[in-house]
Amino acid sequence: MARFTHPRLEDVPLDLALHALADPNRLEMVARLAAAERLRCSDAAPCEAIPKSTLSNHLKLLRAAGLIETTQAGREMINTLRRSEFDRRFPGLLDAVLANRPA
Amino acid sequence: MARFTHPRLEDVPLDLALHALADPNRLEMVARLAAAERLRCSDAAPCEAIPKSTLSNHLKLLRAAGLIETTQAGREMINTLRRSEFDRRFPGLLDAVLANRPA
DNA sequence: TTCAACAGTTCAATATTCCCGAACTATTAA
DNA sequence: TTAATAGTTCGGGAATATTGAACTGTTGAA
Repeated sequence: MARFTHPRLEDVPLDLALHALADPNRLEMVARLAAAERLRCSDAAPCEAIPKSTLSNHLKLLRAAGLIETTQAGREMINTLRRSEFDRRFPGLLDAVLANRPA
Repeated sequence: MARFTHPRLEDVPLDLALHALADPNRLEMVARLAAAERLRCSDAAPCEAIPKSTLSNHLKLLRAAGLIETTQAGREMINTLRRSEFDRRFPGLLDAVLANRPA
């Protein structure tokens, strides 16, 4: 099964990071990861209704934006927020976005 | 000639605001407006090469995101950043984004 | 007054990106 | 083995973005 590639944060452009956050579903996923530390893909999903392939795509985009790390554990994929690295790369950005997230 | 519609900031969703900022050209335009107060469309352009119709579209999107206000002055359109309103709606967001903008 | 130039918008066609069903891969439990 | 689970990848239709060409309004000059 695919092994994921995680970019170095210094290689992530701001546009890409903002683009990743500029989607309600992905932002909800990031918020869940910010609250939960470790989440399987299906548990990171923003809602029940979202198709698996769409979810997988969102997670891929979040990885490319340096926001999450995914590791395999048995047949599950465990996702975590790369919070400290992301904060070092874009100080204050994630805080500001999460703080302004709709309820 | 068209008269522009400017949304109330409370009607602007976070996604839309982030999407507007998640583009290098638009972000550059916002940065210029943040530095200059009042700018004609062509002076707000991120570079020489960008076509007029594309520029016009970017400005429309920035208007829809509540980031700028456009008023007519003779045959020119004058754009200004709706800084204080935007900051009230999304505290800290624009600062964080601008601060992390590439040089 | 026309008329040409200017500043920008709108339209429509093309190009790009996104979404999601279907097929696939890998791992585990029976 | 086999069936179930957890997710990825592929491909095609839907939605967005880009941009050249035509258009609208405004101004200054003949």
